[in-house]
Amino acid sequence: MTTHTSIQHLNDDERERFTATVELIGKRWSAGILVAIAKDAHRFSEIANVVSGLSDRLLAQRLRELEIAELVVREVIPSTPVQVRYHLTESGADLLRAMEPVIEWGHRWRPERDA
Amino acid sequence: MTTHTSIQHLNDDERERFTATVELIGKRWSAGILVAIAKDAHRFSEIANVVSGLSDRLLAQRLRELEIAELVVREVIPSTPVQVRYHLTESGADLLRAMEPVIEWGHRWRPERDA
DNA sequence: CTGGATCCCTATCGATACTG
DNA sequence: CAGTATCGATAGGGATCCAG
Repeated sequence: MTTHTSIQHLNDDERERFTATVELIGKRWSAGILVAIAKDAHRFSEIANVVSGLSDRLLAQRLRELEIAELVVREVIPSTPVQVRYHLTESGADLLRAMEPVIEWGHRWRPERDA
Repeated sequence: MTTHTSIQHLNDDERERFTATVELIGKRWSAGILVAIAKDAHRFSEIANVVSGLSDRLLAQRLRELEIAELVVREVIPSTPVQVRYHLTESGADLLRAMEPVIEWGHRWRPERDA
C-alpha cells in the first residue's frame, strides 16, 4: 500500500478521488454552505441568510448532497414546531481544516481588497 | 488589514474569494487537468490522454479558463508544426501545493482501495 | 420554519465534423 | 497537432407556489 501526498506522485486512483472531492465541494454553493455551518449557522434559514443569493431549493439540494457525502449531518429536534439543525461531521470539519491552506493561497495570490 | 486563516473566522469577502477559488478548480475536469500538467503532461494531446473521458472541446475550454485565472500559461513554440505547451504558473503550482492536505484527507476519510 | 413540486429557461455537455 | 463550429440532449438554476 503506497499512499502519496504530493500531487506529482498521485496514482490514477488517488487522482480520481482527489478530483471527486474537489468537484463535490466545488459545486456551486457547496463551499459557502459548509463555511456557513462552520461559522455557526445551523438552521436552514440561518444558512440561507448567510449565503446570499442561494435559493431554498438549491440549499435543500446541496444539503442533501453534503449529507450523502457524510460531510454534514441533519439533526431533527422533535419540538413544536420541529427544529432541524445541520452540523459538520468529523470528516466535514476535517475537510474544511484541510482547505485552510487554500485560504492562505487566496491571501497570497488574490489579495484584491480586505473588508 | 485583518486576514484570517481559519474557516470559522473568515469575513464575507474572504469567504467569497475562497468559494470562488474552490468553485473554479471544482469545475468538472479542472482539477484533473491541473494534476495532469503537474505530472508532466504539457502538450494538449498528452493532457487529453491522461485525463480519460475528457473531450477536446472541454479541454480547450478549461485550459482557457485556467489561463484566464492565471493558473496555467500557454506557450506557443514556433516550430514546424507549431508546438503548444501548457505549464502551471507559480500561483497554479502553489495552489496545488495548498491542496495537498485534501489528498491526505482523502486517505483518512475515503480510503476505499489503493491501486 | 423547512422544505417539496412545478415550470421554464439557460448553461453545459458529449459527439461529430471540420480546419490551419 | 491543436484546436473550432455546430448541434441536440440534458442537467442545473431561479422563481413561484404549496404543505407538514
